[in-house]
Amino acid sequence: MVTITDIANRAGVSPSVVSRIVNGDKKLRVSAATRARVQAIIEETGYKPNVAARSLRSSETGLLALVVHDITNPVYSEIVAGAQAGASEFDKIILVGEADSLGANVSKIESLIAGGGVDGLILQGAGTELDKAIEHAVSRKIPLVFLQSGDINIAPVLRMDDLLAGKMATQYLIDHGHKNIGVISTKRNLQFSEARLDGWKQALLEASLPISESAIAAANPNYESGYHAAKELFEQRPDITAILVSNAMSAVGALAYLNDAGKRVPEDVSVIGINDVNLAEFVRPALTVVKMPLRTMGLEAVRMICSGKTSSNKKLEILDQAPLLVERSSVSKR
Amino acid sequence: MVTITDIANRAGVSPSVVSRIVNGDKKLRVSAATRARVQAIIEETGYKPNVAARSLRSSETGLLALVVHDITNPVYSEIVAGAQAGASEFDKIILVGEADSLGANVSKIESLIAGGGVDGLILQGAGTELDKAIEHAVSRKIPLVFLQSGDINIAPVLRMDDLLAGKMATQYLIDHGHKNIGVISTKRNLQFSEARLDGWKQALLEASLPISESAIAAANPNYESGYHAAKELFEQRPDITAILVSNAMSAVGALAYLNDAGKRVPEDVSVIGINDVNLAEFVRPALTVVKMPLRTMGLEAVRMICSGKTSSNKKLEILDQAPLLVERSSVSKR
DNA sequence: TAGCATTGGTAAAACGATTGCTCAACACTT
DNA sequence: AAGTGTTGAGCAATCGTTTTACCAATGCTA
Repeated sequence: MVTITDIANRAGVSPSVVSRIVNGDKKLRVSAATRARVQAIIEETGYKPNVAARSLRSSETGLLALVVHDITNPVYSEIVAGAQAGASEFDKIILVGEADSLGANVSKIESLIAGGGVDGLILQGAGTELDKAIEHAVSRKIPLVFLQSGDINIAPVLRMDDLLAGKMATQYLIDHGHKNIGVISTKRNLQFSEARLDGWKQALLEASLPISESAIAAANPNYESGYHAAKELFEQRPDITAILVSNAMSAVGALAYLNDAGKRVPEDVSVIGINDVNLAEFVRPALTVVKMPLRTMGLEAVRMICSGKTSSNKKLEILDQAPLLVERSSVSKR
Repeated sequence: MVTITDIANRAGVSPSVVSRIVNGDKKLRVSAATRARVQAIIEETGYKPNVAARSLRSSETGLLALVVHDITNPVYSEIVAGAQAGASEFDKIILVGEADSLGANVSKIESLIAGGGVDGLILQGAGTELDKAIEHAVSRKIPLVFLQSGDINIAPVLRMDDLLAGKMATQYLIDHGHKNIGVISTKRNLQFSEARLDGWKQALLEASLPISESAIAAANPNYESGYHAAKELFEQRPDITAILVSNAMSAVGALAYLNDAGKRVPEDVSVIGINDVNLAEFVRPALTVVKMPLRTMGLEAVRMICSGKTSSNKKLEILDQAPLLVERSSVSKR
């Protein structure tokens, strides 16, 4: 455990000098000779500053917490990947936490935040589990950003253009000649989910197509729930020829149901999803989707936090980057 | 920023007392009255100990680093999930790092480890990128476990029964009447991958079936690579009626290739994979696989680290939990 | 009632790095 | 030669906890 004092002693200087060299401090001028000598010793001993001591003194930890609901959902992996890219711009590390409704980890995450263990906090689709953590973050003035949904009075909420996404997807189905268009929305009544549903409605409205409640199903953002929602929807409305599924995993589930039910995709039923994940490309037929800028969202969240835009900027921020329609094989002309 | 001294002052006691109460120390006896008073103040103020100060003093951070290659690969998600379950047993938090070959994060991870920022380190399929980090961990005596492959002279290596898995899968194909059985192995020459390939060979040997080099292809553990490996394999050996794919993502890729090439699965070609991930269940036909105890591996790694079994136990540890054959729809009788 | 153990607590030294302040030495300017 | 600036560096306080050592008061035993 070589410390800064060890280095200082071996170099015959004071710890301050070593510290300034390590941190590249401008204030303190250090002679080229001393610098070289110290740096050589640092190299030789493999000295690295103790992170606890450093963050105790400077109250910066170099850690950013990103809390998601379900780490196994590929959608979140994309957000994480984006956040990690952003983190490396600012020399930070992303700490990925998972806060399911059970909340086993929640109390640890809470302590970490309340104890100043992180420099910033990114919450994806925050539910009530994390209310205490949020409270702590606010009172400690730890920069905080919500992703996709959250309370705008507490911190900025970063969203993608979900309304447009819902509209684009639906419009695409309409353009392909579909008239009976169903939707599998995402449960939990989250803000982004509502927006996507609104997009569906708007597109139908503008095309003067009927909007019927019976064409709306809802699913949690996972495979099984998508499967069952599709089952219910088609048992009730066998006339539907195309569906919009508002999240990626449910879309894959819906696809599987249709396959199992003997309906061919896209010959009998067309399917379009929102959110692109690798998975959408891997299933057969490959899923046509509206690709959301998930990666960018993760990236941007980190940037907001690290550049101090979170305190001034308490508002809903919609990412510039527009959704992108990715055509694959699950939609056909009617 | 309420500190332990604040609490102590308000309660009219010394910080030591507060510390002992917070940490449930047995050594120091504290009267019920004092305890109640202090605890009430803690509640009221929402005091949480500063993690930096605490870890500076106690040299424990409560963080465990788990470094994987590709966080978007669902296989790793499973390991992470298991590790998180283990972590909550020991009041720790899992810090998931990603160390791709580019290694942007690597230097941060290194500093974190070298600086005593974590209590333990779990490395999955460690390549050379992390050699420095490993060195630091060793010299700092930070508990270290390798997953799936690593240098046994440095730290324990936790493996699943990969040989058995390869054998079981191949045997299953043999039992279904297949005689021309190909394999898509996993590249990078990793230990676990070799073992699975050996399992394939053993099963064929025991069944007196020929082992030909031309029936062996190799793929990186991702979709694209699996797709191409399958393409090459079948262009070279159209007589093959069944393949074993030694990792999950490649199996899905292989499935997609077969579909695109107009070969029906399982009517024309049977496919069995190793490693179960949600994905295997989601594709059509659903993939028959040998399910590996990935979750358990993550869990066990954490347990080894937190119970101090890493220093004494430098050996290859194969998980008790055996692979499990999960029958779905991608294999048929011949 | 002296001696000793127990109870309930305090004081202060770490832990390792950062940083504001001070200061000596030297170089210029006037 | 005095004054002023600059360069190179050291001192010591500080961040918030934990923990060892110590102590006063009380109770108990012989």
